[in-house]
Amino acid sequence: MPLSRTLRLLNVIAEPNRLRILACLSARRMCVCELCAALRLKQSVASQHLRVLRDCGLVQDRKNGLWVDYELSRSALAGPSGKVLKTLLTETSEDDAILKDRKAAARADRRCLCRRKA
Amino acid sequence: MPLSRTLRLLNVIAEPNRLRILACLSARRMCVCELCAALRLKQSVASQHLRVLRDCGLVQDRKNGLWVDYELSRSALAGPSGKVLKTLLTETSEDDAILKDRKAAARADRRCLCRRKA
DNA sequence: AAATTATATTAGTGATTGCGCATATATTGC
DNA sequence: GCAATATATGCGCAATCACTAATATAATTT
Repeated sequence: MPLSRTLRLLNVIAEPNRLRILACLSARRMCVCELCAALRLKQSVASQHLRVLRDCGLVQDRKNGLWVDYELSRSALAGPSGKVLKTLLTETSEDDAILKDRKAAARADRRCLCRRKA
Repeated sequence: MPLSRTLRLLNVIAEPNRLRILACLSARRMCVCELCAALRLKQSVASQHLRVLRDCGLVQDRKNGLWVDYELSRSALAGPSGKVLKTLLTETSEDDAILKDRKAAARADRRCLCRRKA
């Protein structure tokens, strides 16, 4: 893997809120407003981070009516760079903050202002 | 591993020159002037990065006469966080820039201004 | 069509950070 | 003691970055 890409990925992942987002998305697909509710992020903050994550190929977005669903891209956990991320997500999976995020994410669909049909 | 420490490590490693230094030190112990010669870094730059690396426990320094030798700390490649770094060093080990650094590091002892006795 | 909701984007701001330069400290050899 | 070399440190600067607030766009509902 080229050094520049490696460094790019590291920088992207080294941001607290982005790592929290990735940890949530590693559990299930979520829309922006669900992420905002679960992680207590302002909408623009989440949106900006998601753009960064998408630009470097870590997440995919899929338009779904009024919402945009985000999920980990297949390449995110695959290949050489994926190994780093996978290791990282495993390492941090038992952190208190991450666990709290996961809990909030589990009930985000009920809390979130938007009431989704599907 | 706590999230804060993980993020700290990521931030430290995500800096190009610091990752280059770590890649060099993973091969052998080197003093500051050798690192400067091999990586074409100004002395103060190398010194500052080495301090950051030492502060987060990734490298150890050992005074040796006029020189200060740096090496990867034992804990750097051990434990959960060490797995991330190890994976990372493996991934980037074949990058052109890293290979060039390694070559330069191999002959740094001859090029460097300081002529070491041991 | 109008109001509402979800998302993206833009500009401005404050904080962080890596670098260059100068200087301080320490060790060695003469 | 003095000169030379190695290293560390403090300061100023420029660039990057994450956040806020405001606005734009788009889809949905009534």
